[in-house]
Amino acid sequence: MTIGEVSKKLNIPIATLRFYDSEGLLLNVKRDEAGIRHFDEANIASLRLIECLKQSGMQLKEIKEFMNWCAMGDSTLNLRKEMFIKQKSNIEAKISELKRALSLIEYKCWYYDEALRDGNESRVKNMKLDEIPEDLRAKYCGFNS
Amino acid sequence: MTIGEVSKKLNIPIATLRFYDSEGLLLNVKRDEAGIRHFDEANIASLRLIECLKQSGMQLKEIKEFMNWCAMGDSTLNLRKEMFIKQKSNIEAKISELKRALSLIEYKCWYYDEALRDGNESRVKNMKLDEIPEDLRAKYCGFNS
DNA sequence: TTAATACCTAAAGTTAACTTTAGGTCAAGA
DNA sequence: TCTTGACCTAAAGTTAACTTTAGGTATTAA
Repeated sequence: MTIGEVSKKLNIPIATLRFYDSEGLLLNVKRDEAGIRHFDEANIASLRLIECLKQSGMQLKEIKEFMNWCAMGDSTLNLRKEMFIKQKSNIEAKISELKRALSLIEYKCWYYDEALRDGNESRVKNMKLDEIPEDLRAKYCGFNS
Repeated sequence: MTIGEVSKKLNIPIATLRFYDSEGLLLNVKRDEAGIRHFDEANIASLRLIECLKQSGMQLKEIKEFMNWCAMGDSTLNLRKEMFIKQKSNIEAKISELKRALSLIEYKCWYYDEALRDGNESRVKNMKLDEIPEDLRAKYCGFNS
């Protein structure tokens, strides 16, 4: 596949694909006599993995390091395993942070529902903690509005 | 509270607090005759909210816009509500992306467990889809290693 | 009295991950 | 033949969210 085809298939800008290649994230991208890149299935699989790891919050330099470890063979199996174990707990931590944030935002949604029902903020703004519905109380962060 | 006290209490660098103030994220931070900032409880609550919104992926300029809406009173209630509704679905989307990534990473952890047990990658690398344990199969992305 | 501390500003520097620009090759269609 | 479109490189530019630096004031401890 040419770079344009890969770009369309994976929905990644051409310039980004070239950038990843130049940064060493893609190993073994073949070139023809004219210097034009030809991506194979392994390259596509790498790109899918890169997208996923980036998604999960890994930096490109770590992903590159991982790709190099892959190229080095069995001697780096442990390093790779440790990387994924660490990344697993990174993601788990992120998910729980997001859940905490979500909970605050759900409180805010309720707050503005009430305010709009009243036509103004004053009642809900001055509400005491024990007037807030029980399931939202924990989500309150001290900031009114 | 002085800037140093707030920095310690919330674990935010002093320079970052000044930066937020200068960017207009903190409304009504009082100054004494010497020009020194004095943060009150409302400022602290703003900072907690800012941390949480940032966490959830909002940009500082959006947070600033929200703070300005708050200062404008009841006429902006709807804008604020819409912002939170949108942000709620942003977070939900992020959480499911992360769960998808987590699932791939769990497959990788299993993959390297197997490889390390064998001492090399070859068996697990050449495994066919139906040889992968059922609960991990969906997590496979096509990239070996 | 001097030296350390905590505060201040304005402005320049940093980092990651792209994105854009400028200039060039090469093959195919009108 | 000419121009359009897909590819190439090297290098400069962009954006967000800080962080660092340089230079200055004001209070307090020795």
